[in-house]
Amino acid sequence: MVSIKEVAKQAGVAISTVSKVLNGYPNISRETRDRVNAAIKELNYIPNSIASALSSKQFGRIALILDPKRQTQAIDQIFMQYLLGALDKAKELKVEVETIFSSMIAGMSAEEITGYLRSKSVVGVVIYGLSKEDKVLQRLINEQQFAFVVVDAPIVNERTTSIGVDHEQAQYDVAKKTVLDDKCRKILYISGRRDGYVTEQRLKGMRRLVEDLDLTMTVRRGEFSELAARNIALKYAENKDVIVCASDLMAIGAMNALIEMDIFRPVCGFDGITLMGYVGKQMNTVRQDFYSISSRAIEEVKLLIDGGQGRKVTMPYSIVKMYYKDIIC
Amino acid sequence: MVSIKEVAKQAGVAISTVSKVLNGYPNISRETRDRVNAAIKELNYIPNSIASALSSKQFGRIALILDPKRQTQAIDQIFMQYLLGALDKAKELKVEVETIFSSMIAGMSAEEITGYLRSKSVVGVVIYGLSKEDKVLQRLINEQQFAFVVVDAPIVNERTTSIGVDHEQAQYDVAKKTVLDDKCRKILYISGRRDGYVTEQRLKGMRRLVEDLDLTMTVRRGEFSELAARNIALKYAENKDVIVCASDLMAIGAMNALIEMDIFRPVCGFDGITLMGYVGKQMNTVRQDFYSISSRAIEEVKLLIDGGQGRKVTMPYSIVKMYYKDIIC
DNA sequence: CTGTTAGCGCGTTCAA
DNA sequence: TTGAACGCGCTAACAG
Repeated sequence: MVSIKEVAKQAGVAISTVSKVLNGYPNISRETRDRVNAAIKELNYIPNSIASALSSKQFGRIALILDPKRQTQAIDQIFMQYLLGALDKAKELKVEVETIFSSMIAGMSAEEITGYLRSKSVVGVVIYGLSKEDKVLQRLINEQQFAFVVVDAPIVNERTTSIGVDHEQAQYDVAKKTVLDDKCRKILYISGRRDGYVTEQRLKGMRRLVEDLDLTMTVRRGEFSELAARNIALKYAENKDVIVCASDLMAIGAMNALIEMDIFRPVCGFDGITLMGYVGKQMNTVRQDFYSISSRAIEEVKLLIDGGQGRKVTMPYSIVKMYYKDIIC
Repeated sequence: MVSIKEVAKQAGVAISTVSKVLNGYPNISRETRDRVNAAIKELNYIPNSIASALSSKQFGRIALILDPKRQTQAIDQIFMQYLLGALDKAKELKVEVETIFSSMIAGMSAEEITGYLRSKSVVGVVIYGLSKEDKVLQRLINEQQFAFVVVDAPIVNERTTSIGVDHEQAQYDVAKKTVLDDKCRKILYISGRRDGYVTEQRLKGMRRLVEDLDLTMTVRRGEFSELAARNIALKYAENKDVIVCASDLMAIGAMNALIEMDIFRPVCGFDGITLMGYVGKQMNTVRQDFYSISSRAIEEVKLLIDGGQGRKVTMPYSIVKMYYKDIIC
C-alpha cells in the first residue's frame, strides 16, 4: 500500500507538504504542487481515509436506522428510496454512513446502543419511522448524545430535528379532493397503528375535514395492514360512500374488498407507492418524495453535527391519481 | 472522548496492558484483568474502532454493489432482502460494509472505481446482478485487485467466487411441474434480458425440458419487463397452452394479459416475490432465498479476503405455489 | 512557502 | 506478567 511518505519521497518534499496539497491548502507554490500531483499520479496513490479521519479527529459517521420489519414489499419500496436518498447525499457531503436495520439493535438497552454507535464513530443518527412505543430510542434522543433527525415524528430539541410532510394537512387535502369529486358525505376512515406518530396527525386532519364540510365519519384502526383494512371495508363499507385510508397498502386492501363485494366506492390512499397501480383502479393518494426527504435528512443531521440547532422541517407533498397504465414499465 | 490512556491510568496499568485485556491476550493475571475491566466499566470506555483498525492494519471493508435502477418495487423487495442478509452477517463477522448503489459509480472508469473503493479501505466486493454488458466491473473482476463474490453471474477465478441457485435446473423444474400438472405441450417462453447471465441459463433449462418431454416452444424476449411480457402474451398466448416466464414480474404481466383476453392458461414465474400474490391468481414459481444467498455471499467474500480460493457456490431453491391469501398480512 | 515536530488512539514487539 | 517505546498514515501547529 503506497502511503503519503512514498509520495513525499518521490516528489522530494516533506510529508506535510503532500498533505497540504491533498487538502487544498493555499500556501503552496504551483511548482511543488505540480511535482506532488505528478508523484501522486505516478504512484497511483490513494489517501487512506481511516488514517485521515483518525488524525483530524473528524470521524463523524451518520447512522441510518431503518425498520423494515413489516415484510410487505410496499414498504420495501419506501425504504429503498430512503436509502438511495441518504447514500447519494452522504457521498456528496463526504460523510460515511452506517446502515442499521432495527432488527440489528432489537433488544439492546439505550446504553448498549450508545456504545454500539460510538464504537462505530457515529455522531449523527437519522431515524425513519420512529414508533411511539420505542422507549429505548426515545431515551437516546432525550439524552442528546448524538445529533438526531427523526423522519415523521414530531420530536424537536436542541440536538434533534424533525422532518416530514405535514401529515395532517396532506390527509385533509387528499380526502377533501376525493370527497368533493364524488359528492360524498359518509366517510369510512381506516387509520394506522396506534404507535405511529403519523396516525394521530392524519386522524386530526380527517376530524378537521369532517367539521369543515359537515360530514359524518366512522373510524376504524387498520394498523397499516392490508388484511385488516380489507376486513374493515368488508364490514363497514356498504353504507358509506367513500373510504379514506391512512396508507396506500390499506387502500389496496379496501379496494379488493369492494371488488369482492361488487360495489363501487371512491377510495384514497397515502404515500404514492408504485404498488397502488397494480390493483388496476384509479385512486387519489398523497405522494411524498421519500428520496428527497431522506436526502434532506442527511443535510439536516450534518447541520446539527456542525453545531446547528434542532428544528422542524416540513417537506412538500402532492395529491395525485395513480393508475396501472401510468406505472407499468 | 474517553481513550485507552485514561482507562490505563484509572486501572493503574500501562496502555498496552489494557489493549491486551481488550483483545483477549492470554498472559494477563486475573487480578489485573479484573482491575482493567472495572476501569472500563467505570469510565464507560468504548474502544475506537478507527484507531484500532489503523493500528492493526486490519481495515478490510466489504463493498456491496447493488443495481436497483429498475424502479419496480418487485425488485426493491429483492434488494432489501439482499441488504438485510448482508448487513446481518457483516455484523456477526464484525466486518464493515459499504453500501454502493450502481448509480453512485455510473460513468466511472475501472481505475476511478478502484480508487474509490481503495480510499474507502475496501478489500472485498459483492456484486448483485452483474450485467454481461458491464465491461467496467468485468474488468475490475479480471484485475483481481479485490476479492469478489458475484451473485447470479458465472464468473470464477482465483479471487472471485460465484454464488446463486442453479438457474438452469430451477427453470427446468418449475416449467416441468407446470407443464405436467396441466398436460401442456405448446409453451410460450418469455425470457429475460440479453445482458443478464441468468437469462441464457434459464433458457437452456427450457431447451432441455422441451427436448426431454418432446414439447414445442416459442421464445420471446420479455426483458424482465412487465409491460413487454404483457404485450408478448397478448400476441402469442392464444394458441399456446402454457406460459413460462423468466421472472415473477413478467408472469404478472402475462397473467394480466390473459385476464384481458379472457382466456385461461397456466403461468409460471421465477423468484418468489410477494407481489406475485397480488394478481389474485395462483401460480408456480421458483423461490430463492435472497436473504440467505446474500448472507452466504458475505461469508464467501470473507473467505477470499482471508486467502481462500475463488469457487462456485450453489444455493438451494424450491418450487412453490403462491396465492394472494397466503401472502396478505 | 516549506519542513520539523507532535500527536490521534491503538496494536505490537521486546526488555525487564 | 507487565510496560516502555515505536509505528500505522495522516493532520495541524509552529518554525524557519
